[in-house]
Amino acid sequence: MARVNTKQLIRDAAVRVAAEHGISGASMDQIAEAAGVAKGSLYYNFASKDAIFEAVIQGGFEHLAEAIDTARVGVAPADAPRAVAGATLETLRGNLDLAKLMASEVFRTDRPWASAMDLARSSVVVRFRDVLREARRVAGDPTADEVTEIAGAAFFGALAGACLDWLLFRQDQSMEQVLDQVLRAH
Amino acid sequence: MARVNTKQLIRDAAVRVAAEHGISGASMDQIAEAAGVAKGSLYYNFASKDAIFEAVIQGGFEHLAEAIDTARVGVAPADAPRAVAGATLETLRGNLDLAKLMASEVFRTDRPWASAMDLARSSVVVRFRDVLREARRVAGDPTADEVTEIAGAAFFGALAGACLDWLLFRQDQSMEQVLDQVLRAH
DNA sequence: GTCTATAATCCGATAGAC
DNA sequence: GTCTATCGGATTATAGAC
Repeated sequence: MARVNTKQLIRDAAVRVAAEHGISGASMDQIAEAAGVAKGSLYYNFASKDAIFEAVIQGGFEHLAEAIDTARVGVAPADAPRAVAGATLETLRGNLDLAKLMASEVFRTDRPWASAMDLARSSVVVRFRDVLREARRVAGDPTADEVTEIAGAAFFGALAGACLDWLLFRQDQSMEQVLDQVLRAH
Repeated sequence: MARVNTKQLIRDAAVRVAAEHGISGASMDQIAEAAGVAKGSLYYNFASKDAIFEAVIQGGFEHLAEAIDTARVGVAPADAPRAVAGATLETLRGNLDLAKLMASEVFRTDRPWASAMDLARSSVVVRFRDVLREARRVAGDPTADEVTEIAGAAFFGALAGACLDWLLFRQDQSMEQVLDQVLRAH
């Protein structure tokens, strides 16, 4: 029987409404209607509107980190950058509304959940850094240890920028073409 | 005599307040107070709150496009990627509050000014694409023509991601180090 | 051109029934 | 656990004096 999780219904509805109106423009009334529950149920399941979006955005980064880990399993370090890049593009494409939300929020330092989001973001950045380091190491590059988190952030930014440009403005391309454009430069 | 431009006062104040509270969280009362004018003057100089932020964000992209053009003048195509990357980092660092605002807004399609912002963003992306194309062409790479706007968006994203990671979370690095991390991969 | 005062609206959160 | 009804506060925009 279709056992539904009210918390998940609310999270999904929040993403949909925020994609259309932004977080501030997404009212609790709209979220409740989109989720098919009453407004009071939002406050039974979450402490506040902020709590809903904190859960949504942090969940997005955690999901991405898991996808990256999965993509690395059993892949040679030299092939890992393309593998994790592909997994990242697929994850972002799989929930474009959430991806847009994450992109809009990732560098906002004024949110109540800013420090939690920074931790989640950092864990993704560190994964990218490690993948780039390992790839350089197996290529015999002695400067592999010089790869810092900044390089991870740059790789993440390149993927996010290319992915959203692709999905929002230039859908007439294959994912392979997008991957080529991002990685050819690398 | 210090002839001040009220419109510019308002724009600058709007950026400062929005950096602290976000656009929706920035009230017209706060912007007026930060600008040192009355709220009525905001509505004399701009049609609405939206009009203020449209001007601010579009101005940010136009300023960036000009900085890129300036950086290319008299530089060999092979050196242009690093030159424009440096100019981009300097421009974003020169107004970090505005850079954060642009990053938060660039992929939002729900704003009244979305199509104007897309035009301004595209003009930056195309500049990056051209710089990458020319660099590959002078290097004798026959695939230079295959460089698309996606590559420009990726380069832009890499720069923005690295720059904000640097300035917001890892200021203990020189700009040269950041440039190396972004371009080494390229 | 800039100001003060006010209108009209909207939203987050809570209380309490079931 | 979910619902309805409502409160209190904040916000954008306008009107009109100077």
